[in-house]
Amino acid sequence: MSLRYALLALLAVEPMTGYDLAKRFESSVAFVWHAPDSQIYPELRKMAKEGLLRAEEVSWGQRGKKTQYRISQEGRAAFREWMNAPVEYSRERDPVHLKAAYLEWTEPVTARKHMQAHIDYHTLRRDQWAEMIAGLRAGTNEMLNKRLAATPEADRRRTIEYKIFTYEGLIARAETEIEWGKRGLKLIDSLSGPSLQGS
Amino acid sequence: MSLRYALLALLAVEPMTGYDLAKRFESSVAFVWHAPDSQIYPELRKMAKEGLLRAEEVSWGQRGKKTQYRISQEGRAAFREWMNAPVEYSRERDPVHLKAAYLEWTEPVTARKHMQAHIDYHTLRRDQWAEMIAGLRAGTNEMLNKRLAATPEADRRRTIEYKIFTYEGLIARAETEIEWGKRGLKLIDSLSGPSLQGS
DNA sequence: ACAGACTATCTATAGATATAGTTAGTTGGC
DNA sequence: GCCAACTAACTATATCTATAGATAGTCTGT
Repeated sequence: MSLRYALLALLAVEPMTGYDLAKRFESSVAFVWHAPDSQIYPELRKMAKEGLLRAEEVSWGQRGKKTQYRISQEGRAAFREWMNAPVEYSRERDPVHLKAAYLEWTEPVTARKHMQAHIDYHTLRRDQWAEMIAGLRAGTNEMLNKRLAATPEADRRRTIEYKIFTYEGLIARAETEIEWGKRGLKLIDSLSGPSLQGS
Repeated sequence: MSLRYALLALLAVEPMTGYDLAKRFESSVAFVWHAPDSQIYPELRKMAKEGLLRAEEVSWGQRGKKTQYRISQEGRAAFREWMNAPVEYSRERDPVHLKAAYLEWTEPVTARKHMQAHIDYHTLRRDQWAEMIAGLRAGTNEMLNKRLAATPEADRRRTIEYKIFTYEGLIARAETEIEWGKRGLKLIDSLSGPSLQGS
């Protein structure tokens, strides 16, 4: 399970509340990992109990208060340990390709719609990631700037480059999917006879 | 949830027992969908109760018996309906890229190991899929042959082509990942200084 | 002073998934 | 006749995940 490590990665930059983290999960990290708040809050409490985080009550307004979580030495050690451990590749689970394998069950029009949706989905993702990279390069990414501020000079370049490299991988993947989708459209047309081409 | 549709797709070819299906899930379909028997058996019972399958007791040896599931008309309709519905793209959840984004936490040697593992993993997958395609083209894929036997002549070509197309998509994806891994290795070397290159 | 938007947290529930068993019959080889 | 490998099916448990909604305080503008 990677949720806790995604949380540790964010908390390594600065202390945050569950709410802050949930918001981050909707924006930046969301491209790589998603989690709803109902999963984040319990996980944070669990991690605090295990000593990976320290919970700090912070007052907010007159009566309000919130819990801020700060990563502990154990937390940093746990994250570093996870970083050093090999990735566990989970078993395949791919609805898109499952469906693609049985496209002969559908009308060409529907098959085309599936492929077009695939292309649209990954085009959107690709553009979002490209924007992300632009922000990283331009130095306008807030999270990265905070991270860099707490990073020794010698490691800054690596920190930036690895982030960009990650998003470039996601872009490459999206582009492969787009290409596959386009090939799919062509295949559908060629199989449904020339009379229907371009429909 | 796609498990039931993966089951319906297999049962559309011929009736099978839970055991047969679990085995298929370890081999052919495993490239696209994985499920352990402890998930398959309950799902089959549920589907039978909902009328998508008919359960048939088959005797096996002297005392043994097994339950064979046969797809019903409702089952076929449900599968076709699912095939016509757009794919629901689930939220991102990608441990590999999550880890890649924080590679600066590790030593170059470890970072290289991660990348090499990624390359190895996808090389293996790519080769398996290539073999799959070879089998589809050569007509030695047992499952496909059974499927074709029950398919009207006019639809056979599409059935084969869509299968091949699916696996070609998986191959393309694997190759993108391999390329990304190789770029990662180069990046790690260039960031860790020329003295360590090639180590 | 109040509405509306936002911040903050928590709960409940259902369903999905992984892991690790248990039980029992069958088949084939030695 | 027995063992090993295989077939068949089921159970238990823990964790993960999604969806939805409940509660309550804060902040901003009118």
